[in-house]
Amino acid sequence: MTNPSIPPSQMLCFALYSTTHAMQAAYKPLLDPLGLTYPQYLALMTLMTQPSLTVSQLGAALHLDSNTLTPLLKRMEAKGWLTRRRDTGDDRRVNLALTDAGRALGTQAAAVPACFLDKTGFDPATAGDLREVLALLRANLRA
Amino acid sequence: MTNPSIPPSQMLCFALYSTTHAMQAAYKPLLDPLGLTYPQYLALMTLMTQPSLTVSQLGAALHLDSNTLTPLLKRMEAKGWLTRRRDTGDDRRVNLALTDAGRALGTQAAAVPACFLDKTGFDPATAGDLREVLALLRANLRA
DNA sequence: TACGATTTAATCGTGCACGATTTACATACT
DNA sequence: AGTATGTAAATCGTGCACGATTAAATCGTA
Repeated sequence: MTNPSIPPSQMLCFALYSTTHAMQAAYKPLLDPLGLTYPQYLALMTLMTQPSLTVSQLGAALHLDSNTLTPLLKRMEAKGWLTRRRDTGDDRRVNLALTDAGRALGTQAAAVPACFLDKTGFDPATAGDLREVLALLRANLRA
Repeated sequence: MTNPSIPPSQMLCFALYSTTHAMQAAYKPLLDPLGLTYPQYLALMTLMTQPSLTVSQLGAALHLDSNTLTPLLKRMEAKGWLTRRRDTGDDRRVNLALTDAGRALGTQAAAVPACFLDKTGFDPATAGDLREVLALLRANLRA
């Protein structure tokens, strides 16, 4: 039995890949005025809901390692949104904390998800269902 | 009415973002033995199903521009998988064509989607439904 | 307490993505 | 012919992602 080639347009993986690109493009006009990139926005929102985290704890939340996060966090630090301080007591850790400017930005950014939901054209229930299917797929793929 | 911050774990956008990363990680052990990256795999599969394309036509299929594709295609050319030739008649265009080695690789890579579907733990119908929901979301976001 | 194993960040190199610009060419319209 | 308009690819700069390595600090256990 042969195995004919299938175009990306019929692949689930490409649907994920291209929809993620479209999602990031849709976020761009919402985040550009705030000076945030999409991954920076995720880091900011994580720190808004969990105000005290180390680099690796943030990495666990976003599934990113220090090789990605360290430069990203340095850029956010350079913009005055957060501080990176060696832990007193365990010098291996770097504790992250939002500055007042960071929290102010986070408060502004809290309005973004609703704008995005509007762009999806999905009602909240449909969006929630999709989110759960994707979470299941993600868990299966990581297994 | 205030607008409390929501953690990424509850955002649809993060579900997309992190599931796409998990998808690419799941593809890696399937593509590494072939020497392909994930975007290169998409380019290869596109050329397997549409053997004669220009750079911009490939870009239309994958929703990528020449600034991304040119270096990617040069790497694939360096590996001997495809040729890039200026169109005779319209010197602006660059025609892409798989070599024999590229077609042989593409034939091998045609087995990858089935392996991936297995990793998803989804039956084909569920995967197909998800693909369609994502296609709708993508179209809405691009509108 | 000594020392191997583990944890935590940072660093380096490669490969996407994408905005902005550049260069070359083709086409349409005077 | 000559010019404006548009198209196609390449180039440059910035910012993720991620594998591999490094370096420092901590922990566990003999």
